[in-house]
Amino acid sequence: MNHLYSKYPKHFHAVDCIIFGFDIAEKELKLLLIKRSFEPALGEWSLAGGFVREDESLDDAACRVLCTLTGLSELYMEQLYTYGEISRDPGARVISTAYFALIGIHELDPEIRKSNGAYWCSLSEIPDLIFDHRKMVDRALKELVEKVKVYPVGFELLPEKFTLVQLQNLYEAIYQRQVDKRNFRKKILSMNLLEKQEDKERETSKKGAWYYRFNEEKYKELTRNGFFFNLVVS
Amino acid sequence: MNHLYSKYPKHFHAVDCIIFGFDIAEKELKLLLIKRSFEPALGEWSLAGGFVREDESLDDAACRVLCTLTGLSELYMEQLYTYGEISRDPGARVISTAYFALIGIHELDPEIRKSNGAYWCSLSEIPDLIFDHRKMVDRALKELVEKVKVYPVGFELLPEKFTLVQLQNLYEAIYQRQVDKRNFRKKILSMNLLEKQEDKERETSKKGAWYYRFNEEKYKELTRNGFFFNLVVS
DNA sequence: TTATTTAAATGTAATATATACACTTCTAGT
DNA sequence: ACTAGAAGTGTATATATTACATTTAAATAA
Repeated sequence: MNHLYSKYPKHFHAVDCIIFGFDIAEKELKLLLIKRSFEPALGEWSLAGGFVREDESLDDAACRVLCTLTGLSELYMEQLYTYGEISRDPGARVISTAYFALIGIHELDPEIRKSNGAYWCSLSEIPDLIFDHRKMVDRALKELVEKVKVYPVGFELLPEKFTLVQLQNLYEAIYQRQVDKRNFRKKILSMNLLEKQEDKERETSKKGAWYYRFNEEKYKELTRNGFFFNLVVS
Repeated sequence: MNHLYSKYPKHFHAVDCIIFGFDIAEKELKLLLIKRSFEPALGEWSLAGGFVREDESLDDAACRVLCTLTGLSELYMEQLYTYGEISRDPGARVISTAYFALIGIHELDPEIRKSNGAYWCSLSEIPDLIFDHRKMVDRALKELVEKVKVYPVGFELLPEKFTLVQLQNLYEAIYQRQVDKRNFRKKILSMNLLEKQEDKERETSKKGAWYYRFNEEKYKELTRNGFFFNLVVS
């Protein structure tokens, strides 16, 4: 007997990862891009991607791609959208599921990065990307803006310890607009999710800025009690 | 020469549609479910689905499934999520992209519905569904709640002309809680998106309730000028 | 030691938005 | 003309958001 589904066609399935990082010094969001080392589109810029294997789920495939590229596991990652246009890949029909990931730039070893042909690219200077990767990036950016408004995912882009100035710079980079310093601090501090540390960041000012740490457990507890994170500010 | 991608595996790819309707009389959200007429899981309840063909995009496949089932085109539909667990379908590995659709119950011809083995099912009485379809429904419900808060998509579930009471009933069904009548009306009317008609709905009360119509053009125009729809009410 | 410089830190008043809440109106049917 | 039942309406209070300018801390230079 034929297999139940044998009359239906099969398709290649890829995953592509939109990987964001935040450059604290330059106060800029960055995107991790790959200089392709294989056909088609050899030498062109693309997102990190790979084909889904028979023995792995979609999520596993995305993790594998991300992990192979960065040497990091346990990153923040989320499925974004699946692109299924017939001719999106000129090589063959490939359906691709895009994932977006947030990583601390400092966590990614530059040696590993270089050896994989990956480069951090400012959002304002994204080169032409292959296929529909630009569409993926644009969708991911929109999603990022919406996410950081109501979920505390921005912290994934910062080191464990960060200053309020850095956090505000991050939000300004994502929102692409200035936000009011006092209102921003008032709002984030009123949520009681940040723990003030006993040391200061002393690189960027004489006075120094207090380090804070995001308390994940507190967030989870508050959430169970109906709390909603919100960092929409003027 | 082998094809570029020939070393990679291919996969079956399905689409599944979560189709919501709103029963005005019963003030209840409903889900369109299929009694399966084929293996595997013959006789069990499932979402409307189908395999993606070689000559159609994912979106096209979802439209085809929806159109075949309902006889309707031009429905509100949106990609929801792609489910890629290896063993989600016991018949074979099938990756499935879920779409959610909103339709006016009144628009669906009962004859067409029945002939396709489809039934409207109250949200409170969803039977066991095959595979991971219940997960899909749950995700779609969450998405629906978030969507109607900030986009005027609820109107897709109502006829062209509807009363404010009906609109409020719809929101109450989606939010699964009561909302304040005066605040609800104040808020929706203050957006200037509804046009009061000259006739009344006279089935449910002696007094009759004015019909309104959603003005799509006005919405688009306001949106261009930075307006944001918002119908979060107490 | 004092003055200067630079970024960090802080509070309040005004405005806008969200909420809580109960009675009146309309009309078909008796 | 009375009744019944759903539609329709407004205001006061509380909460959240916004706008905005000075002081503090500490290193460095005078």
